[in-house]
Amino acid sequence: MTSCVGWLLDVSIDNDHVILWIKTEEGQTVKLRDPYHPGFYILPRNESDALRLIQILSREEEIAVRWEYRRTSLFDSNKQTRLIHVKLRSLRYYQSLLKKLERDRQVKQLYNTDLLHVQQYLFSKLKIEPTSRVKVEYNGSKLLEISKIDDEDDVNPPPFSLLYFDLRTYSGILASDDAIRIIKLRYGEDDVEFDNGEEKVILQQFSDYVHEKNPDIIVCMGDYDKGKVLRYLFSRAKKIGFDLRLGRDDDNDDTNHYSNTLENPRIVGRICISSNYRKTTYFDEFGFVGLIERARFGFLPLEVAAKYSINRLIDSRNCFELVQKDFVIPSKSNSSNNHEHVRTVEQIVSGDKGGMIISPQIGLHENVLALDYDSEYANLIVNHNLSYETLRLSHEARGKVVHHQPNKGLLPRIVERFLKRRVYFKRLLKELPKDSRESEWCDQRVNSLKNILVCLYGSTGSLWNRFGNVLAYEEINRLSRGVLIKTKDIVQRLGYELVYADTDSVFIKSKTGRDYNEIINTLSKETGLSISIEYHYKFLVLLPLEADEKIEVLKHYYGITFDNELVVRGIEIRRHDIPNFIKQFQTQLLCTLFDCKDSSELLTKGYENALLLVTQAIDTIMTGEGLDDKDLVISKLLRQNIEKYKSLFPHVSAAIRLSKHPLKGDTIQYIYTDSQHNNPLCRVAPIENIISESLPPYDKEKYREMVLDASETVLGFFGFDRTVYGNLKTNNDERGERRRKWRWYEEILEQRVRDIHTETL
DNA sequence: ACGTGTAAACT
DNA sequence: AGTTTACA
Repeated sequence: MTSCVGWLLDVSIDNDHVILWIKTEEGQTVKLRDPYHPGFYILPRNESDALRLIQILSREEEIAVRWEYRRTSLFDSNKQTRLIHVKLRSLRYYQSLLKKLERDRQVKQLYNTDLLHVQQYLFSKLKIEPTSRVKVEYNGSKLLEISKIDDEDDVNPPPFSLLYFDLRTYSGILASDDAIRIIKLRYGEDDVEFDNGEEKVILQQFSDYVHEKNPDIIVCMGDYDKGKVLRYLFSRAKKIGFDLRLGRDDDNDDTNHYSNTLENPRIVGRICISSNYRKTTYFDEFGFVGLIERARFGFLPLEVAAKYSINRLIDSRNCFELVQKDFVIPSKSNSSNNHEHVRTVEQIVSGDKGGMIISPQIGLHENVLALDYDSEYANLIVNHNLSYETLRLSHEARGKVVHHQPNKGLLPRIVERFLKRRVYFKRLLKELPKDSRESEWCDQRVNSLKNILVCLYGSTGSLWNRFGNVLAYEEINRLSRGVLIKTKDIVQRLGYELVYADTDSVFIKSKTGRDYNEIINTLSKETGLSISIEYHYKFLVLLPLEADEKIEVLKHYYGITFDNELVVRGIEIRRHDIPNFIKQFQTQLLCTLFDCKDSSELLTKGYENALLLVTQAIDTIMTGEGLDDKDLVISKLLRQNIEKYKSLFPHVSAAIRLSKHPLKGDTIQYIYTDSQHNNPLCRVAPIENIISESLPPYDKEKYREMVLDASETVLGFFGFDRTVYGNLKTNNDERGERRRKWRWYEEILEQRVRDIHTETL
């Protein structure tokens, strides 16, 4: 017997065994097996059907059946129902048995059939989150004993090693006919490229590198999802007769046999995840440590956690918690979730209002304090026990919402645990030295947990949430509005002026300089929520909506704090799809405007200097001096495959004109060359590699308009008049012209669609 | 398949 | 004027 301490790298199912990979403290990897017997529950239609079912099922050698009492209803958690538990010896007959029972009229409902096998094993048997620190005892490859070593307070992630991987073909698409052009790898400080033409050599170098570095995790970069990359890689290797082996036990053939089929490629013993744009991975946004948080929250293996959408991640946590409390999981297809409540239109209208906004007092303000409630929604869920099962419509009281809460609900239990965890890391972050590895990890944990908490709230009202309950969602919103109203009253009672408020933040101002501690203490005492200072503005400008000056818009302001930090919401600087030149210009504009000691100076000297800057920026655009293409380039994400677009948006036109085949998820970079051109394809030019030799001819008018737009959003309030800067595009009546344009446009589009079709074939 | 709101460009 | 897309 051997024992070791390490981290749970991966858990997966291989026919009748669970495979566990442990990364030991010494840096070794250990592969262990544990028997797995899949199971599920049957609710029979009636007693005689039950007996018949048991009789039939127990005849099979592969199947063991027995009665078990389990909770079936989240709403009635005290009720235990007698169910038939079916346990199979192996996975071999699992699917066919399930199919048969789904059609069987003696079966009223099946439970736990929606869970992945790995979830079944993790929730019911192992009860240790993947990535946890563990102590294991084993004999050969047989797992004898495993226990969790508590590492919940550790910022350091498990010492898993990562290999970043990127692949390009000549054509840009991943069809097995296309040859591999280049493989790029990054491992620690190491950055390598294999691109010397001969494909077999590239693959050999790649395979050698993987075996030499022996990474635990392979991150597929680029625009494809990992399944596609691996499928391509293995099918391409097969096609050119290269035996590509990247796994950890390639000589041990029995596992490869099952896991590395071309339909569902896996690399044995390593985690393979993709880091593409899709919201489903979050790898870029929250980093590797953020992914660890997700895996632990979802109680899922890393690979699954990386692939799962937030909805499925939350569902997995919900199911884990429920399984611990002897619940069984209804299948999604026939689970009557809480959306079936039929309500009248009035009930919906009165219930469903999101966060509340108190209109901003448009214009320039001095000395404004911005206060934010910390994780308001999460705290409301915990404080008021708002859960999927605690809110329902009362039939007696004709559709009134009642809050029924005998015990702490499922949602508050989960939210509380991860809220505490986030608070812990947030405190720790303040103590850690800036720019240290630890602080970066801590930051990733904090951000990932924040995202999870926000989504826990958001998904309560989601149709796709198995346990979702709109009533809970609406109740959270209702309470948050109540908090804001209370806040407004307190602020005004204490003699402050409220200039703006939006869901969980308030902007307040007092004419005399005073200590703000009083209001912070009063607010947290009277609302039961913790509130903190977000910014203390020297100057703050609240903006009106451009389209209609009477309707104020939310999250649309800019200011500068007493620490000289610019804060900007909702205007051009914040957007990704705005050229750098415009962003830089607007930033400079704000700095110039705010470089004043008080508001009267700002309104005169500050504003005049800003106007000067506008003139300069327009000059730069018109002459092109000192500009290069990266200043003018606009980046936009291609959200769908090019064939799907019905309209030729600028970025779509640019994508079509790209030399390589554009794919969904690509970031398209382009500049405007002639924004008024009849043919949408001629309006823009794609920029393929940012540092080109010369600045291409660009649409000066268009970029000047952008400068003026950016100036207007910032200076509009101060009386900025764009017409001073020369002729606006006048509405020359070109009606006939327009009609002609349209017809032409349609022809191009059709032609383009045909071209694309032939290209992809 | 977390929610809602808004602007810009296309039809 | 209404719809689609992307972003916050």
